[in-house]
Amino acid sequence: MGESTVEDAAAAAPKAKPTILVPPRSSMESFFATGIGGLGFSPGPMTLVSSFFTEQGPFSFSQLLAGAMASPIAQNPGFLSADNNQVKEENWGVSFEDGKDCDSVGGGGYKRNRPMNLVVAQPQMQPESLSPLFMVPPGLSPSGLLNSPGFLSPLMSPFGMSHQQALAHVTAQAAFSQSYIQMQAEIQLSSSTPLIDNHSPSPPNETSPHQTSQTLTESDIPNIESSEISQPDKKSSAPHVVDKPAGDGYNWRKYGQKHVKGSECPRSYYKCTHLHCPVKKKVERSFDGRVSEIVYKGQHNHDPPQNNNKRGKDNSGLEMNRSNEVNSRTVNLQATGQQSVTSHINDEVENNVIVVVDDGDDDEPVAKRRSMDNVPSIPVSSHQTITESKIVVQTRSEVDLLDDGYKWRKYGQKVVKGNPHPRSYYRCTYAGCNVRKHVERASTDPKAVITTYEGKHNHEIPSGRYSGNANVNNNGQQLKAQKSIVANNNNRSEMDDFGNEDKIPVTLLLKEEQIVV
DNA sequence: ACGTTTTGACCAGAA
DNA sequence: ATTCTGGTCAAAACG
Repeated sequence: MGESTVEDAAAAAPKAKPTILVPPRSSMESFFATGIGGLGFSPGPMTLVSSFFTEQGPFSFSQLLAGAMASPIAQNPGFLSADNNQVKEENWGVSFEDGKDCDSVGGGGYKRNRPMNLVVAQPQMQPESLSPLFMVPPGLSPSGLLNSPGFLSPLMSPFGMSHQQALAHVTAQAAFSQSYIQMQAEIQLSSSTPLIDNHSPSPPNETSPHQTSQTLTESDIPNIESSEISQPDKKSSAPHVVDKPAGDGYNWRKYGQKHVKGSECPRSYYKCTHLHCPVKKKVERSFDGRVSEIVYKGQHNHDPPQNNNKRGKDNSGLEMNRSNEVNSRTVNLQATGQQSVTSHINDEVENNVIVVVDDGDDDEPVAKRRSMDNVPSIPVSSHQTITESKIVVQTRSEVDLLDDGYKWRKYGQKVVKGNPHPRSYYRCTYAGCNVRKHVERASTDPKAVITTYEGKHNHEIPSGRYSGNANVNNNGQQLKAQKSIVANNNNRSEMDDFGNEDKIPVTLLLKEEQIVV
């Protein structure tokens, strides 16, 4: 192309080993530094994580988990579930053709079946107060975000959690939350029936008694408008209510879409619309319109637009800052609008969700990942884990979690600090299968469950046993992720002794204590 | 008129 | 050298 100079040079340059790019002070650094009592945040990725923990104390992992479970992600049963897919389909009236449903929801087929009205649940909110769903209110302090109980949700404390895992988890949560925001917006926008009170555990297709619904025009929901929202029938919707990958406070312009190999559904390419902002992102949707993968590239060189409704005000041009992009080929989560993400978590719905970080590098030696425990340096491999994060969000009912088709034998249980409910440990009973899972319940809501799987089943689901969500253990992505999350902890061998509380590894306790500070 | 999406074509790197 | 693939461009269409 005519303008293929610097960008092409960057693309053509040998791919440098990924390094974590520290966001400029104006963004990520200030985000943390100012919010953590003026913490002198030094631009090191592990500093990010370690500071995150040490300055936020007293936090134990259990407490963090409890907080996570109290978070919006953790306590909205069915919100993102496969079951919910049905809800979405029904509410949208999406007609899937020949099972080729990608176009109907996620790709170019938006034009079909788009709901005429935007119906948004409004639990004691004025329309404008919906905006924190999609962007950070100007007055929201970073400390508030960080103190948000939902900001972290370490899933695997009984297995131990390396710094790498912690970092990856923070990363995952940020990225996940974007898709979460988007998905919520999808549900809200697509539903022709009143939606749930976000703080209600009811499924989204159930109306809670105290909720109200309101049909909103585009102008009523400026931030929704700029959200990444699947809208099946663009033609019948309000003007400019289009598929946009925001939800993070930034404005995005779609510049391409490809059907990538190995994926059933198209991948969309977006650029930040801000002048000279080099940030791009790829969004890949699963068959049902959910965001299955978001990959960011570059760093925003500006603050999120204060008012997304004024689209184009900061959009005087799309020309990329090529030289900037050269320096920002690496994904950086600062670009994801993490602030909005976290604020959203803090404020919004409760859910049962499993967030999976898939590093996309299944062959990477576990030992490499384990090296993350040796702070402060982050191995390249770990950054690959982070930068290529693939977020898989799964939600299911407690029943589904506990009955995933496989037979499990409980071999341990432990009550952890900050959570009155025990977390339970299970092994797959199939001969030769060493898959384990542990089930944690939130301190605030025993129905909120996080299940973490370790390993991969080497057998089929026992005949006649399978009753629930096919994603539970048949999802290859999840399996990979299960491994990536759990199998790389240093305390794996210690798990064998978890059946006896008295044998809880000292090192694990130390890890928690180190975090408590 | 303007901003955005759509989508086929093009480009470049990898296999 | 060829093919494959992912990423980007840009004209057309849309609202």
